[in-house]
Amino acid sequence: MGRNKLVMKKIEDPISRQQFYSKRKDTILKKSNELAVLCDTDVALLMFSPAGQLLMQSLTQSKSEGKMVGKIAIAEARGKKLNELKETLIEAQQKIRYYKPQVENISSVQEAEAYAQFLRSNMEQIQQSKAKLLGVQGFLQRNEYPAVNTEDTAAAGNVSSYLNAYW
Amino acid sequence: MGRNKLVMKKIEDPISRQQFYSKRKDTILKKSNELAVLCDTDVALLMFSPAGQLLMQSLTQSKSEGKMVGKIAIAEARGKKLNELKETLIEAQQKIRYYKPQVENISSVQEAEAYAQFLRSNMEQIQQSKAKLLGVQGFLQRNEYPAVNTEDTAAAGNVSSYLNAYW
DNA sequence: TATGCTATATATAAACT
DNA sequence: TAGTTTATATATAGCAT
Repeated sequence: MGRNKLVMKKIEDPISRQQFYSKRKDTILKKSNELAVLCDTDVALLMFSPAGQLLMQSLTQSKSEGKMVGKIAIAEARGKKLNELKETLIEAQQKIRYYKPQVENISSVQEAEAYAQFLRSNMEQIQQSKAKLLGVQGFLQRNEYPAVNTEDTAAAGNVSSYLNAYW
Repeated sequence: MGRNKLVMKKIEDPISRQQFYSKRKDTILKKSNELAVLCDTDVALLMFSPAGQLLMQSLTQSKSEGKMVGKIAIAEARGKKLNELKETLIEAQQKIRYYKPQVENISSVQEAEAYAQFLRSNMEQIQQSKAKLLGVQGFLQRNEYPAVNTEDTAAAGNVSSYLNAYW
């Protein structure tokens, strides 16, 4: 779009890349939100900015029928370079398997941590949904998540008021 | 866009809603992919179609620096109405907590299952990244994920050839 | 780093097939 | 009911601030 046609190739200039990311990110979030609202469905986004930050966003529309109750949540947490994340266990009564990423290097660790955080927030949301269904909303503590980027959290505000209940 | 301006309100007609979802979904995926390629970063999408299907997509660009190596993966799995998903344990050596959703109703269970599947695919990706870094690619088994919607899996193909390595 | 501007590229709501 | 066309709404690239 714009003056020139888009070239599907990595933008080498760091500054231009960051600017591109910044702009397009907003559009994608906007469109995702439109989809969530118009279709009354759930959408979650997880993206890394060129700077290495992680943007996690869940856009959810509570179904009138009570199906997949949800909320919109956006959070951008700075990627912490953790030294290691030895094990990650995921167990569910239904066909659950064990995954042991055993991440050794910083890159993977960073990624693993990002995902772990994403998982945490999502699990939290599942609890929220349950709570909502049980009419016991608002019992979860806020600000329980570290490294939340206040700036982007604020930006999330105009996507949905529901969002702030989390971040 | 188009002849009329968009109204931010749920589309009540099921057919129109499904059509809207179908079109918009593609655009969002396209734009997300553009972002992933141009910025050489990682993007993950998780969305539920009005029909209740789950679309999970991770768009990743391998960093030249070796940071957050990744791939693009799309999968749409039909939401199975599981009777229960009693427990979900997520543990990581770093500040890991235990979440026990204890989902009782179908709605939450469905959501929980969807998330669990999303988590599984992501954890798998972490392993993939590690494998790639170690030069031991392609050792993961394919088609290990149940309920994958072939149709959307195919659609994912034109987003990135890398994608097919998974689905 | 964020806005604002303007020409163009895209996306898409409706209509049409 | 999906694919194509058309008119219009949006998004945005390149600049300037």
